[in-house]
Amino acid sequence: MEQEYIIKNVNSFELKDIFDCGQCFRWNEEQDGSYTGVFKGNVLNVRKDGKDVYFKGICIDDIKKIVENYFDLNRDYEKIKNELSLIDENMKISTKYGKGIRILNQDLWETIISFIISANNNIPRIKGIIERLSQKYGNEINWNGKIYYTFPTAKQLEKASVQDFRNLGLGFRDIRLFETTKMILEKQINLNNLYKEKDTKVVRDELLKLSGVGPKVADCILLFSDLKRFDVFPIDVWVRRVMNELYIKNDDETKVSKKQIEKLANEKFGNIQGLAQQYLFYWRREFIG
DNA sequence: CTGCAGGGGTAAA
DNA sequence: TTTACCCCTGCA
Repeated sequence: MEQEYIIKNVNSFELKDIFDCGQCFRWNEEQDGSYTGVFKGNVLNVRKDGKDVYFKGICIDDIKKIVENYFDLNRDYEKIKNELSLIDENMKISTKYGKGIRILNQDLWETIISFIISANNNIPRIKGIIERLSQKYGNEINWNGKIYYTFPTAKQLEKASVQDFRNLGLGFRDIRLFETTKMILEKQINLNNLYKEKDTKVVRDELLKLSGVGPKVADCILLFSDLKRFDVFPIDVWVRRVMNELYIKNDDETKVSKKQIEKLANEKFGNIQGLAQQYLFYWRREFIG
């Protein structure tokens, strides 16, 4: 049955910033400007009115608990933005632009699969693939006269073949998804153990063993899933571009090495480099274009 | 209309 | 270090 939850007078919470900053693929804007999404077995609609946020939907647990966890509400993003703003003018501008960003605590398994699909791909297509995958293998949830589909579990994907994935439009990523699903089902990689490990580098090396998971995808998983590591710096074409333009200033962007960017991110942003990356990425991509 | 580059990279050569 | 890979879109 439907539940509701309201937060009054919020800071650092803008729907567009949260859902369009590239961290998630299953939230869609409604006619009225609210967003509806499916995550961890829940269907939720989020609407913002002034400084108040209204959540309603079908939840598998207490909606307050679910919202607080998923939207990372117990973290002080104002403080983080202030800290980043002190670094330099670039960070002051980019944190101001993405002032409503929150890094979601997304389901680890879903994040792994979603970012394997994201490799060398564009957002509309990624979203389409994930939607079709959910429709075919996930569970139905009925709400407001509409049917939503949960993201399939590893177990639910067990019966799918490489060709099944290809037919859903995964392209060359079909085999990666197939192999990674198998590795996780067979516990070659035990996802639950990743939460117990303190050292981010150790977790990263584990993730890199999965098929279709390279450095960039691994860092996205670490940052955007409920592993929630901020000491990573996912480098894609946009991050390379913005880091070169702001700091490195090499005439040929393609000549800028990942090592060089990583070193710089470490020095400048330290253990909150993941957050810095997200503000810079979003600002460069959405604002400058 | 056809052709082609490029897109939130990875793995294999 | 370089290259192919699926599929969709935008543009020449």
